[in-house]
Amino acid sequence: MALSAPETRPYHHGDLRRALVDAALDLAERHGAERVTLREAARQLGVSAAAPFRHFASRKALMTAVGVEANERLALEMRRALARAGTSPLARLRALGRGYVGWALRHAGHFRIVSARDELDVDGTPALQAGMHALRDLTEDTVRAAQAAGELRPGDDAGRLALLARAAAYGLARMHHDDHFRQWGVPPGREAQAMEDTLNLLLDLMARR
Amino acid sequence: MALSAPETRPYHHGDLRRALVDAALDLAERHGAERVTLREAARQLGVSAAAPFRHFASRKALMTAVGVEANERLALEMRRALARAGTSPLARLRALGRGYVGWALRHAGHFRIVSARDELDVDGTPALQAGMHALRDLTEDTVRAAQAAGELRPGDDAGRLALLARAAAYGLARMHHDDHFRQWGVPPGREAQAMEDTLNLLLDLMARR
DNA sequence: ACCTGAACACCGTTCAAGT
DNA sequence: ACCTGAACACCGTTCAAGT
Repeated sequence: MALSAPETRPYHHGDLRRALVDAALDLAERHGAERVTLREAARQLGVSAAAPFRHFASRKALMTAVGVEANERLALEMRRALARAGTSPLARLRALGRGYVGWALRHAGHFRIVSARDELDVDGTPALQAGMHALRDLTEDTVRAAQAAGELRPGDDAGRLALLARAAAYGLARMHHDDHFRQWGVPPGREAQAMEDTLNLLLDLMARR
Repeated sequence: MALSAPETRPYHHGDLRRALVDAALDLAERHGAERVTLREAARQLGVSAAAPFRHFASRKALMTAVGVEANERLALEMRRALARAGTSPLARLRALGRGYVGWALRHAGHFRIVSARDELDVDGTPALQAGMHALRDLTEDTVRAAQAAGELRPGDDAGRLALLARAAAYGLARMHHDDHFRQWGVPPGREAQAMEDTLNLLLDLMARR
């Protein structure tokens, strides 16, 4: 944000690459991912429109760096949610879902980038693939733990259950992001509650009874 | 597509408004919603870049007209799926889900427009709101019918069940659209099957047992 | 090694002018 | 009433030239 360097801006920027990623993260959060612009980021940092191309081959390359960072933050949030959740396997599953939709709610611009992915080069970025894969493993491991503890309906495939849980969480998060809830009878301001209730309903259906 | 008018193009286009919507629907399907361009649509129709503005106030207005059409097609598909489904309440619910994700699969560009909605002016377009609301009612009515027939677990709120079902279907359709399935262990070419299996798992969980 | 300035090919949008 | 031509303010991207 503020410059740590002296008042007179030198010819070389301190760490333009890092500054561009930060500026893009900020623009995505404030104006939406689609409206992140290389020229605007460059403007904010006081460099020319061509300067970003010294550090990123294209707009997509910058957005991919932003996506890597955003995905790390999401992963951190979900790990924190798990850490706070205690030991009950169902509670841990619930915490994971809440963590996911909660982060999506509070960081709409970043969520848009890592979920829609149309601005990312996933295939060319192993770090991104690994990060996204780790999130899947987190979900699947938590499902397996609940199964092992005998808290889920027996006989279901863990991968399928995890996929269903993820689809529901992603669906809810995106329904909110894409403003579907008004059409679906969720009163304004109650979106978080509705998402939590809906995830709880799914967990209830998944639980042994 | 082909011109019904004589070879010599007259000064006035026959029905430029309609032709622009068709061209945009076509571009959305072929190149993706984000890359629909007023200038490209105009070019294909042999009119100037300014001509579209006689019929649409902005790019968003054109995309909204496209969205109205796409939503009608989705609704038609889902009604057809219901009509083919017979009388079993659970089979009808399943048909609705399959119809939704199937259409999303086959018409990715149009699905993108009506689902992400970021290119649409929903608030200013009652026809669009009504069409989207009708889809919700279709889902909720089908859930209620299954409840009334005693085929679902008793005691659950129909609105919540419908929202869960929609979130799962939307989540799956968008996971596919946004290419999440590779990370989630779904082999290429098996996406449709995985989506159907996952929806069936949800239905199974929802069913009385 | 890193950045600027000017240019190019695109956009959406406006507006005076044509038919 | 409907469309064109030229313009404007934006983009992403390239490239020669500067420090």
